[in-house]
Formats: sequence, C-alpha cells, structure tokens
Amino acid sequence: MQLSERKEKILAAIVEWYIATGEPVGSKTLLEYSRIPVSSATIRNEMAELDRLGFIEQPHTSAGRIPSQMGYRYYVDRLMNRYELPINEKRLIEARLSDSGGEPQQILEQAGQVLAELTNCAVVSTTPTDENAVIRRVELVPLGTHTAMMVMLSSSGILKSRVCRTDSELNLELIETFYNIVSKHFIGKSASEVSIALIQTLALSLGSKSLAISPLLVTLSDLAQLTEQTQLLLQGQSNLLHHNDYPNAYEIMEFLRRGEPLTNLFAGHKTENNTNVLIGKENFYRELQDSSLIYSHYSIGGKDSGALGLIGPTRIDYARLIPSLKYLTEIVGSIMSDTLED
Amino acid sequence: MQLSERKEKILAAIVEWYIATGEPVGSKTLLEYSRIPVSSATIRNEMAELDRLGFIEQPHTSAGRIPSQMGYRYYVDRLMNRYELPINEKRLIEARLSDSGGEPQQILEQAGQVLAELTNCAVVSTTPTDENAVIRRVELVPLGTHTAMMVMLSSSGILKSRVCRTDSELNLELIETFYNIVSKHFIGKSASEVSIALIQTLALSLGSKSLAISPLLVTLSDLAQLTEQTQLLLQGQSNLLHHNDYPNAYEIMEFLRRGEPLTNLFAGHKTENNTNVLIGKENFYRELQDSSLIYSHYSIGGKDSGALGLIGPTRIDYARLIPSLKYLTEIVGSIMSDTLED
DNA sequence: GTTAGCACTCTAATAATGAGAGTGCTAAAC
DNA sequence: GTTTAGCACTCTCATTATTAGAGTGCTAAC
Repeated sequence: MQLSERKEKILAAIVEWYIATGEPVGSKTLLEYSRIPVSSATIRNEMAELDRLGFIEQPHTSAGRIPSQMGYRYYVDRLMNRYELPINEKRLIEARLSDSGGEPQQILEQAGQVLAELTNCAVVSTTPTDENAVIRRVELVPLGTHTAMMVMLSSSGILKSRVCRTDSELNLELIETFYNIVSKHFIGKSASEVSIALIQTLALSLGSKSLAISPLLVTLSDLAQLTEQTQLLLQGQSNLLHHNDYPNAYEIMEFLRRGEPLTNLFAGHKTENNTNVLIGKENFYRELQDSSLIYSHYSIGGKDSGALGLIGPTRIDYARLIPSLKYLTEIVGSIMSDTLED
Repeated sequence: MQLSERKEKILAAIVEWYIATGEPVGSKTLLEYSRIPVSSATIRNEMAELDRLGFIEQPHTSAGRIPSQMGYRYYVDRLMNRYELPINEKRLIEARLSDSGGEPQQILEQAGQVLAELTNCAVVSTTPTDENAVIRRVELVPLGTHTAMMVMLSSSGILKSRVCRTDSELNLELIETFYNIVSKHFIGKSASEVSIALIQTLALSLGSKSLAISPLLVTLSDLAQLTEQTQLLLQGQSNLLHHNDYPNAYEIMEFLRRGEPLTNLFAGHKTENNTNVLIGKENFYRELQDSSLIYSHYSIGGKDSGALGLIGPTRIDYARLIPSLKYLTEIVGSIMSDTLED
C-alpha cells in the first residue's frame, strides 16, 4: 500500500519520535517536531486515517499514537534514511576487529562484543558452515598411558578437540596405526562422510587391533560431527535488560540459551542489500514475537557462510543499527576470507 | 559471640523461614513453625534481644524480622544443618558430567551448566592454573601461502590456537626451521619462560631468516601467554533475574562480564571443608555487597588449581547449595585429574 | 522468667478526586 | 474539497484519604 506523501512524513515522524523518546506522540508534539505546515487538526485527521489503516495505534484513548508493527515495517522498507556509516565508526569497528586470533569463533566473538556495545542489543551469530569443508589435519597427543587429546582442524579453519580414553595402553604402535588410518581414510574427506558405518567397517578390518583402536575412531567421528555443526554464539544478553517496556528479557534470554532450533533463525530470504529485518509477529518463534530481529549474512570467499543477528524490542533504532550491522558483517566476512586464503 | 540455645533455635527458624518464603517472620508464625514450647511473648522478647545484638532486623516497624548479614553468618557457621548430598543427586551430577569432552574448559562449562540449573545462581569458574605446566606440543598448520594456524597444548591439558600471518612465503623450509626452534627452545619450558626477550634473542640469532620467522615466534609467545592465563567462565546469569527483592541483577551481570579482577575473587582463606561463603558486605567488590558468594576450590592431583563459585542474593538456601557445590567441585577435580594421568 | 493483654505504629490495599493530555467531531473559513 | 478553530468527551496517572491488619513493645500479673 502506498501512502500519500504527507501521511508518509507523519508516519516517519511518529516512528522516529517514538523510537527516540519512548513516549506516544500526540498531534501537537508532532506539529512541532515534524515541521509539516498544517494545523494540529489536520494532523489529527491524518493520524485517525493512519490508525484506521493499521499503521499506528493508541495505547489508550487519551494517549498519543505509537507505531504498529505494520508501521515499523513500512518505515523500514520505504521511509527510513539508509545512511552510510560515518567514517569514524567504520574506523572504530575495524580497529576493534583487527586483532582477534583468527579462528572463526574468535573472530565472531570479537565482532559480537563490538556489536553488543554498539547497538545495546543481544547478539546472535552462527559459525560458518561450509559443505565443501574437509578434514585437514588430525593430531593425537598422549596425555597419560590411557588418555590422549585428539585435535581436528578442518579446511574451513575450525579447530575442535576432545579427550579420548582407551582401554588398552596407548603405545607408539597404536598411535602409528591410528595415523595411518587417518591419512588413508579421513584426511581430505568431508565430515559428513565419517559415518558410524565407515568407522565400524574400518575397525573390523583391523582384526586384532580392532578393540584397541575403536575408541580412537569413535572420538574421531565425534570430532567430525562437532566440526561440521554450526554453533550459535550469544552475546550482550544483559543489554536486553536496558530497555523499558520490554518485559520479555528473561524469556528471551532463556530461549536463546536453549538455542535448539536457532540455526533456522536466519534462514529467511535474502534481500537486495543482504540485511533482513523481522519485526514482532513476523518472527517465527513465539518468544520473539514482541521483538525485532535484524540479521545479515557474512560471506567467505563470496559464499554466504553464516550470519550475525541483533535482537531487541520492536522499538529500536533501525536506521542506526542496520548500517552498523551491515558493515560489521562485511568486515567479518573479509577477515575470515583473508585468513583462509591469501 | 555465643548465643543461648533458645536464641539459636529462634535465629535458625527465622533464617530458614525467611529463606523459604521471602517474607519477614513474626513472633506468631515463628511459634507455629519452630515448635519452641514458649509463648509468642517470650519469643518477642528474645527477638528484641537478637535485634539489639544485630542478628536480625525489621524492614519496618509493623513487619516481622529478617536475618541481618550477621545473622546469616552465624547461621552458616554454627546452625546450618550440613547434610550430606542425597545419593540420587550425586548420581545425577555424575551422569551429567561423565561426557564432557575432556579439555578443562569443556569440563568446567558442563559443570557450570549443571550447577546453574541445580542452584538457580550465577556460576563463575576459573580454569586451572598450574605453575608447573610446560609447553607440551606446538603445531603449525599452513592455511594459505602466508597464513597458518598455530596450536599449543600445555601439559595441564589446555589447548589454545591462533592464526598467524607471515610477511614472506610460508614454505617448508621456514616451517622446519620453526619446528626446530620450538623443540629446541620451547618444548618442556613453562609458559612464563617464553619472554619477549627470549623471542628477540632467538630471532636475532637466526640472521637472514630472522625477519621471516619472527611473526611466528610472536604468535608463539602470544599463545604461551594465553595458555598461562587463567580464564573466567560465566554461566546461568539469567538466573539472577529469578529472585525477587534483588534488583542488582543487571549491575552484577555487567560486573561479571567485565571480569577484570575476578581472578582474585576466590583468593580467600581456605576453610576446613574447602567451601567459603562470603555474605553481603563481606565481599570485597562493591557490586557484590548485596549478594552472597559461595565458592570452592577444585584440586588436580591433590593441588588446588581453580574454583567454582555461586553468586546469588544473600537470601539463598545455603544449606542446600553448599553441599551441591562442594560435591560438584570434587567431581570436577577428579575428572580433571583422571584426564591428565591414568 | 514467662505470659496475657493492650495500645501503638506502620504498611499495603482500596477508593475518591482532579488535573492534564489527547482525541474526534462539527461548523466555519479558505 | 480541504483545512482549521473550538469544544465536549474520555481515559490515565498522580495525589490524597481511609482502613484493615500485622506485628511490636511494654506493663502487670502469674
């Protein structure tokens, strides 16, 4: 639906004022703030119309208007000033991200922290998925006579480790056998190829050594799984407590902590500029239906690999947050790309 | 100060009732609950005395009494029923901890989560420190022509990684040189011996290769530092929002998140049973002075190496939480010990 | 030392009141 | 046809008054 220019001006003013102050806006306040050259009565008429159309609503009869979720939607899609992030903010972000260790997870953690500080929202991010990733290296370091630490590095730069306990003594011969199997059957394979079936077949083919080596292979398969799984990182959850009129903080924190299905959170359609906004009821999960989720995919080597998201109340400064998130996602993508290939 | 037996009974009843219900206790309620064979008037007299002595206080004139911090202290030290954890709770804890990966950090994360669920408190834990720890293994895995991932494993089982970027091409020769240096000068050394001075001396002694190898050595030194640093893990912070009459949740969450000086948090004296309780103002940090901190050290191979702590309001079920925490710390210690030596 | 009884205090809940903000509608003006 | 001034109306929120009830401390008797 296309609103008249004047209605758009009024709606934008209502949204911006309400985002800034948190107070419902009346026709008189609006008159001063929006500098539209008409009387408050005219504005009242327009507001009544916007109300009827569903873009704004009244908390109660004698209060001003606040944007409805539909109002926010219209604002975000058509009215919002999509400004470029100022150069000094860009610099700030770059500076904060330059020195962050290198593993995808470390980079995301750093980025998430910056984002949390910048936006006062909770930050959710997913580690990169890469269906072409393969096992690059496996190390087995003995810790005691029956325990060892196994470390797996994937071609996408993900490092995982686990301690493994063997029944028989972990002697050099066993370790060598293990390395042989690994380099013959696992290096260069994708994690999903490390199936239980393969492990069992392999173990059986080893005859007498089978029993000794199978705990190692099981751990290997666990690690392959871990490497493949996208993980969810959470940060800045305490920011949710900042906002007034937003009593769901605890519920959302718990929902995020459970984290079960959240990988789907970012599964929506790609918009032209790679930043999605889900407002209130537009969210699939009940727990988020009073919140807004803004997310953006980062890409490694030109391919979408994961995403960063912001969660806050629907009354949130979209015009400021979206560019920040967008820029940060770009940086994250480029750092990760740099790390993996020169 | 030693209270009369009757005063002790009354104080214990007040503390327990208040912990259970959150309501101030009056003399009449107390009469029913505590089953002390005197009239309410006598109890009133005793309560007035306890008030004068500072063990209990009145929120306002016409309310019942609640324990003062001093009252809690007396209760924890002398009145509380230090019961053994029931066997099924023990089993539960063991079951939840049996399968947790093996790295100290993973074990602590698991333990922290269990503890958070069990206690409804925020959980703080420190990764093990071990001044005898030495560098056990270093791996350098090329990722691109100018980047590599370096992984360091310490004898105490701590694994850290970083991505390293070199100016000159990362060829086989360079890698071999690096490994030679590592095995000659670093393996078996403690992290604190990896000083900047040593790095510089080494780099210089390499003459022409110096420039090429120094980024690797710098990363090595970073990793050594990381390995040595005790880290702070936080969990269950959202639990702080559960409690009523505890408006500090946000402040405490922020304090914990900053985490700067928290390693000192657990520096207190060891009590006979290895569980410390700091109530309210007894805490050093201002942010915790309306809270209680309960912590307990875990020991690896008989040596105190780190600690787990609980943070919640002063009105907290000490008698239940202390045994849970204590048992969990023991388990954590024994799992970690098992991992490192058979 | 213990207890019954009672006057006293303070809180928390409920109700009553009024100011103020903002609206929608009507009728006049542009 | 659109805009505006004016006004009656509605509803919230803050303030004040009132009251019931819980709990105490004190006194005097046991």
